[in-house]
Amino acid sequence: MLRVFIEACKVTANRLFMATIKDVAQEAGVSVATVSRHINKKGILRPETAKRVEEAAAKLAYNPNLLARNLRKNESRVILIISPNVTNPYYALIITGIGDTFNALGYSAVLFNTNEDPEREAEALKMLSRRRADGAILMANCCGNVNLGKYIHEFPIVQCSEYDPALDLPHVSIDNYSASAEVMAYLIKLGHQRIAMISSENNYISTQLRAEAYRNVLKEKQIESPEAFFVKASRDYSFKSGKNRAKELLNLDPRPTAIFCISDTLAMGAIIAAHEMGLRVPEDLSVVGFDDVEHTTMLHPFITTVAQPCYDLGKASANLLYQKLNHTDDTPKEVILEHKLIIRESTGTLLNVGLPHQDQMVRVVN
Amino acid sequence: MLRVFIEACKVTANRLFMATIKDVAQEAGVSVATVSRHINKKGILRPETAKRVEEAAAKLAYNPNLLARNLRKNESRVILIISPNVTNPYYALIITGIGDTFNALGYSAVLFNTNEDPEREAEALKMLSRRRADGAILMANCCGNVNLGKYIHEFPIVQCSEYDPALDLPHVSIDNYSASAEVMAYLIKLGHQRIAMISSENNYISTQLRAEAYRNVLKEKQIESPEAFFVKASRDYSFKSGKNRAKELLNLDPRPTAIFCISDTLAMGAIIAAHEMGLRVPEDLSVVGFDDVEHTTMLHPFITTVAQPCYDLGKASANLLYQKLNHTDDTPKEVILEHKLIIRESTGTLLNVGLPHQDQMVRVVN
DNA sequence: CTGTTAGCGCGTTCAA
DNA sequence: TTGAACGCGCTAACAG
Repeated sequence: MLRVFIEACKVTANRLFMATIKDVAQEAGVSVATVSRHINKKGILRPETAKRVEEAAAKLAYNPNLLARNLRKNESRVILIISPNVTNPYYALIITGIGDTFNALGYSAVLFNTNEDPEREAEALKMLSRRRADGAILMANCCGNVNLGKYIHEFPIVQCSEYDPALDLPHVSIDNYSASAEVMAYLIKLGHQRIAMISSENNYISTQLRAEAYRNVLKEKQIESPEAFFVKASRDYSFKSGKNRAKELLNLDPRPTAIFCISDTLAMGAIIAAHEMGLRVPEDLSVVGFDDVEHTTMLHPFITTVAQPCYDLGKASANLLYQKLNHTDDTPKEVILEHKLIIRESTGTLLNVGLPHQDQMVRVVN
Repeated sequence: MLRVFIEACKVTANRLFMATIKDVAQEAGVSVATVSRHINKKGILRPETAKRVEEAAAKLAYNPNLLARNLRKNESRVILIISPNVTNPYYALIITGIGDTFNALGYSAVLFNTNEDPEREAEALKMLSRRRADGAILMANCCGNVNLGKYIHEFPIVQCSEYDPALDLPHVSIDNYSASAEVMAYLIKLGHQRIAMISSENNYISTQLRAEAYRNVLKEKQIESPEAFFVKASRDYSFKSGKNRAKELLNLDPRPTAIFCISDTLAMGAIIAAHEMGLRVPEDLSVVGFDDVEHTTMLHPFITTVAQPCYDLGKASANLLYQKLNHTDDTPKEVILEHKLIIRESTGTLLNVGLPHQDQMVRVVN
């Protein structure tokens, strides 16, 4: 027995020898089938046999070779997370939610950054055919990616946060239209009539729906709004482009009294732009953001925004994918999570002159 | 031939049939070995044979099963990225660097968030013994993790950014000591004598080295510094704790004229604290940050900071691990990348009263 | 240049 | 309750 242990520690190549199921079987004096059964808790062994197997496994520091198990069972127990950019904290939170959920389920998550490059996306998806992964979660697929079509009917794929309505894929997100409509209703209730939107050049479904609600609510309330009040910031919602677009907006005559930004970073830019132009927020201008993941409570005024349950978005897509993986065929086509309009300091009633004036351009947090 | 194709599209279970190397061989009328050779470009086939193989593979939409290949070659072509928190943009950038590099090398990267939980870390490392991964990059290991010892001599592991000097593992980082010393020299050259440091409660090697340099430079320059000038912010360098610590510092009598923060978020907090207390930056107080990944150029004053090459840090650790994977035994034990002190607006000469006073508490970016 | 064959380590029949 | 034998799909000897 000792000899076996010593052998087990012998270096092969430049790496230590790793015990296989065969070694364990030999050490325990049983067959590999018995070891396998015990490890996978299939069938019951005689207590004595079980003990012998366990001791042998412990002695040899046995770990099942997943490569072999996966080949045998024809599954990789790996899922793909395909995201445009981990650096974005919004995606980072979703990814954490996905990872935590799948790890608890015994899966590993492979991360692919596409950088919005369709070729990178195609490369990632190819891992499905190569059996490197059992399924994938797509965060913001390159719309019109011709490659995607080949995979969607063949592999379990779920879209998270953004999705292509033309694709027949299940997705999880918030109700962007309602959220946007809520913001508009709120601003109008505050007395605002000249409401601008800083949207984005990207073509995400969230962007489209938020814009749609913006226009529709205005129409419903019979508020005429100049086309110049609808502007588009950079694809990635950069702080700088938010500031620049806001400045253009505020130079208009008449200028908007409220700006609805489709991201917090944009909203931060808008607030800074306003300050720079001598306008007070919210006294002279109301600003609303979206997401509630960045900068919202760093400087005063704290930003009014729509909070998205990012972590749960990731969790929900993970669970949805897990269902598909297990051929639970009644998986929903769509999972909508609750958003929440969080009213903070960057919005107020129009011409709210009664309140004391803040001398500090940007107030600071206590 | 057509029959084969139709067969290939037949659904098995609820998923499409996927061609194996055997199917391709059959379709092309050659042996599996020939197909394998062609795919792996080992040995040369007769042009005609090669063509037949290629056509067969194309017709059957063949993709090699990595599970099988990996089992055969006893490698997973997967590496682990073990990080405390992807949400931190500093780590996110490093992760992107690692991922890009390894993807180009034909590897996939599995991401494990440990949340600084030793158990999660241990679980991640276990994937090495289970042959789910060939190696790992550790971003900030839970110091004193007893489990780690079992793996470091058995598997290729590299530490990135943070490292445990007691562990015999290669690592890549910047020269934190020199960087910190440079900042101190710079501040002293500016005329500052009362220099405080906002460090962190965490026990990272970077934190230790930066503190060490802070103290040593002070000693070398024979500058007496009260112990109260050295304070510790939260483990995660939160904005809020930076602001609170700075306030305490600025309430001291005499107060520091410069604060060296070991992260940009902390520096941002310090600047806001100063403004709140009616102090101008840099006229009344100089502030230095570290990392150059967040908030440094969002609001004026733009923050003077030490830039770390995060993406390259990731890239370098990936290359280092790749070398270890290939048994290149002359791999360096340590890779130090260049940092850079970036002087912006938050630092200035002491008592710089000649310059015009900024009325705005926080100036804004053009 | 090509084919035959033997495993990689495991899970799973089918018998006993 | 246990064991023998097979095969997942692939690569690498070896033989021709």
